[in-house]
Amino acid sequence: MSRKKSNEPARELSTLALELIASRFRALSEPVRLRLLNLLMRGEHTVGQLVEASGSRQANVSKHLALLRDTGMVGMRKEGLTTVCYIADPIVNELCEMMCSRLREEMEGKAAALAFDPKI
Amino acid sequence: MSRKKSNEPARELSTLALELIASRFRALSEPVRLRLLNLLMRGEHTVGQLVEASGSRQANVSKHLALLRDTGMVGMRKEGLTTVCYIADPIVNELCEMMCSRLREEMEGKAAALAFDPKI
DNA sequence: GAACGAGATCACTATATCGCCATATAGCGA
DNA sequence: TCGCTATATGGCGATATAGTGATCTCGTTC
Repeated sequence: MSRKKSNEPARELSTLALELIASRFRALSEPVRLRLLNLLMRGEHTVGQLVEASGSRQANVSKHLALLRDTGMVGMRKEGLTTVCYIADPIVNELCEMMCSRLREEMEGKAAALAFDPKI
Repeated sequence: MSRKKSNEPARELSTLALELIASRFRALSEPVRLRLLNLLMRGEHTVGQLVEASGSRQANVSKHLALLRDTGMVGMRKEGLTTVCYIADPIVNELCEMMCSRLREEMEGKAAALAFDPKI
């Protein structure tokens, strides 16, 4: 650990670092990929199972999986004819959980505001 | 809270939910926007200060800020001629911290592997 | 080794997004 | 009212990315 204090916030980040971080977030920025990750969070799936469960075409799923593999988020191993996919980086679960619960809070807040707004 | 158990992982997410989550991650998927957020993590800045500090053109910064505002990550208030920007959603800090430290781990791991690889 | 099945890759189209320039809008002081 | 400054917006060209059908690769099975 090279950080001086654990709550030192927000140092200047280099251009390279920003690009790396951006590419990780970009991997999470497509609904189809999120659906694949969501399926994988429930356990390992073959590519074929992901194709069927996601409703996307095989070529499309294959490309999205390749991208997720390149970012290190998803791992794949060949088992005979099939390829088994799994979450390789637990950060995926954390990030998605965090984003989901944040959005849920927001939506519930908006719903409550719409339900009975004392100002109107 | 509608969740049955707090560690129940990975329910099926609706298409709408996936699109919402994807759009949030997409907001974080561009280096220029990450640089703006990184600057704002150090404190409030006017648009002009962000333009200068980021090195991007004014029109470009303005458009990126509008996008970040639309996702609720950044807030803006007008103060006379200038517009002051600030982080409106603390999830930004968490997400970026998490991603940064994850990448740091990874890089350190790779660096260590390159430094002395017993297999070569 | 021929046929088959799972998956990867290619070539293509459609669409989205970035960065830029030019221009519009909106407070503020003279 | 007339500029002046800070920011927002519109339009444009270039590039990136998603989705699709066709094709290729490579284990498996007969």
